[in-house]
Amino acid sequence: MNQRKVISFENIRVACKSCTLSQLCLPMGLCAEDVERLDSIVKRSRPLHRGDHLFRGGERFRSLYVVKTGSVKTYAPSEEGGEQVLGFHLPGEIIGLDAIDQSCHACSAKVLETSAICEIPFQRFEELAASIPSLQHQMYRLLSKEISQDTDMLLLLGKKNAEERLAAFLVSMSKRLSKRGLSATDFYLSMSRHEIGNYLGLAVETVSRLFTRFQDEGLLKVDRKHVQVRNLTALENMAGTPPSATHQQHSN
Amino acid sequence: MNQRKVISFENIRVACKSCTLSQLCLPMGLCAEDVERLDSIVKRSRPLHRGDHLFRGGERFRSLYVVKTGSVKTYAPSEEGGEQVLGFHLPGEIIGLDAIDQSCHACSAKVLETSAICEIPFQRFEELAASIPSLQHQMYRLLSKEISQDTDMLLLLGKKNAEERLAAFLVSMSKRLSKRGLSATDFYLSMSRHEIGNYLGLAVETVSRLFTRFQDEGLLKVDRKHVQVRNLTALENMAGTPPSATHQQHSN
DNA sequence: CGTACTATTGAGCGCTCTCAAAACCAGTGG
DNA sequence: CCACTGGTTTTGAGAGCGCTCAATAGTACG
Repeated sequence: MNQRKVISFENIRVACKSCTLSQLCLPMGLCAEDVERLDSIVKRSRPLHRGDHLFRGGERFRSLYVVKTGSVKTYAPSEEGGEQVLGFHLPGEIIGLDAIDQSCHACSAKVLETSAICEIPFQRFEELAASIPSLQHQMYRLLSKEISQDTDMLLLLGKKNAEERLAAFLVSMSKRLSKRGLSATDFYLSMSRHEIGNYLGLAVETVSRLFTRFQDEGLLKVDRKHVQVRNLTALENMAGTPPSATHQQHSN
Repeated sequence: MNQRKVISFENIRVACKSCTLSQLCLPMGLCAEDVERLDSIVKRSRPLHRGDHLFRGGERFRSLYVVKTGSVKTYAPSEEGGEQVLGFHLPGEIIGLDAIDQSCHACSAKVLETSAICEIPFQRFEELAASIPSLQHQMYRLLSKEISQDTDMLLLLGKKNAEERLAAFLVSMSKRLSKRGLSATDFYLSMSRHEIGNYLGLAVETVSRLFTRFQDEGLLKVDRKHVQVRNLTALENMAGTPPSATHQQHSN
């Protein structure tokens, strides 16, 4: 319906390397004019540091956040001080979609390392999206994708054992990092073993033991937070997720 | 912005008891005219029966589905014949939101008992929503809510033990049924013990044992699929979900 | 009334958690 | 440079929750 000059995500990225849009996880086909409109409502924030919060549970929801560089974890503080890590967010990934419904953040978001984050005021975004059908559609897809990912996670927590969980986690990290142009086999984990375990529903000790075992088995080389994947295929098989779902990309 | 005569969800329900809209889980504030427009694109289907599929994994995504009466389970068929039950869907609840992104259903939806289901062709819905801001907003909220619910489920599978899981499941059923005007303390479960266990990440035997124990403890009376809750408060405490989040309703 | 399915109950085992301690690391200050 | 300190990670040993296997009981349906 909108037949104006449509450019692809990749082109946008090349054409406008430093603009926030290139960092958005909205791989959308928008015309250049609309890209600018979207870009104009995005706030760039000063760099945040380890431990800083994007928002805390209970706060009013105002904006979505997109990781430009660095990483963020979202977690739900439970009673008696414990917490459930809900996710780790890498560059290009969006945070806060779960808060639209209640207009209130149910979870907290904490920066894991020095990071650059974009803020998208939701009210303004919604108004903008109303006038750009393809943006609207991308937003639906984004929300839907979040649901799919949660679904995958449900399957992981409901059916997989410790070994499969950690393998799935590592494969996920590998894929997501490589999607951003980073190495798929050599990376640093910004989160602690404790946070990984919490996220995967495992005890710290179990995670640690598995890292050791994976290394002994030659699947990877690990030194503290530095992970080098030696046999990605084996990890994928172990994770049990048929690569079909994760591999297929959209042409937009 | 839209100051035309706005009527609440409850009013709609009274005014138009048999219309599909009253069944939609879109508790939205739409003007009467828009309600009709929405209603006009909704397809009512003949009653479906136990075992019928709304869709299967792999099929192209065309429509969202809303349960009018009865119940539906969604599940992801995994390799080697096993399956992961992803959710049970009661009257008023929507199915298929996870398929928007890939335009393809990743899971299957099977009717658990004789049910009436509304079909909402997504393409037409999206067009309609583009011209009705409040509908657009409700759609965002709906998608967002789905994410929140998945998040709750992640917490359940990641942190809760068997007892807490079944308690949470029963409380959830109770709340969702009562929201539809059905009894919060006396209901029939349309799904098997096996399906409950699968959903909660537990073995059938564990579920069965817990039902027995809950009954022995006076929390509920259970006869096969017929459940009578005797002590809802105790179940809520056991589930460990602070009722704050689930109780608060929206005024729309 | 027999068949197939679902649910319940029991016994034993294994995966993962818990508890505990040691090793390692980063930062600080003497 | 080294000792000290607080944190994280690793490693070990033991226990328990929930799974598996197996048998019985109950239910639906022809």
